[in-house]
Amino acid sequence: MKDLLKLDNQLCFPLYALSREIIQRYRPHLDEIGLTYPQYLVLMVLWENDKQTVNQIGHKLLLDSGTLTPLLKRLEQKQIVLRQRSTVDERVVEISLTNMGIDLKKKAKCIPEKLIQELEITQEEIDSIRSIADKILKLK
Amino acid sequence: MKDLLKLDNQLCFPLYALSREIIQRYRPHLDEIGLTYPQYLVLMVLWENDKQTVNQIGHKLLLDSGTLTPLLKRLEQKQIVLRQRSTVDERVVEISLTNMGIDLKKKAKCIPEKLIQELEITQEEIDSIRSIADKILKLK
DNA sequence: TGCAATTATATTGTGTGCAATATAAAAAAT
DNA sequence: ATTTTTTATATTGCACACAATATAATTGCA
Repeated sequence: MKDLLKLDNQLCFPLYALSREIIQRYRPHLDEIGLTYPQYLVLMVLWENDKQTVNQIGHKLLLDSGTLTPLLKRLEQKQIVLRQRSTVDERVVEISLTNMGIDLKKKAKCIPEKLIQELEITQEEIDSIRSIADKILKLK
Repeated sequence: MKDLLKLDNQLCFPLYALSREIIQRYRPHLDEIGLTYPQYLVLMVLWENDKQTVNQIGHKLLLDSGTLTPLLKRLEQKQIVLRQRSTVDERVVEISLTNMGIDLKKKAKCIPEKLIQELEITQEEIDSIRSIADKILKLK
């Protein structure tokens, strides 16, 4: 009878360890452009569509204001994004890229390929992880 | 030409989001026995082999003393583990389960099955994630 | 033996994550 | 038009992660 409380039999531990490990592999590359991994994710959202509300960013990254507000303030301090209260709806804060934020995309462009090479991961493996993640995350 | 800086094309983001999501699904169950997810992982290591050093635990969970020392102190305060300096080698701190820590295993026993059911994940999917994780993590 | 290098843990500081709560604005209901 | 409810963001508090550094004990080597 398999012991489900053994680490080797866990579902989440490999995900948790792998996710931290890959973020570590990103670090040297992200250090060069002065970003943390979550900050890089936020910028990826903005590079795809500039000017989004805190809510929209949080919805895409599954992060709440408790995480995003201080993160966005740090990006604002680094002059990478602007935070502006909407005049139409005063509750909303709109986040947009500065020129520096826009330029960062060029410097970040090479990072994903480098990672894939360093990790020696195949496209099938990436797709496999993504399809499992999509299935579970969409249950929400 | 696929934009590798799009969130949809990321390798790590699904892992990062899925790992956080699953830890959230654990929360209500772990709340009942007063543990966080990383604390639960430490206990799983100790349930399998009682009395291990901080180093041994850290090696299995890929966590360093900066994370483990305060976490273990919290487990000690809750009287779930003991922390004792080895008399043979004064640098080493040995972590062992208290009776309360041993008893917790019974209460935790049902958690993994519940999670697998709630997530509606198959054994193939679990194995697939684990084999990819093992491959990348063993490169270290 | 004596001293340099290594090892094990602890500490400090920064940046997440996230629950719980607060605040203020907008929308809905009466 | 008020009141109630909902919505968007911010704040607080706690627990990780992890880099960098510190400290003390042990090992290895000249």
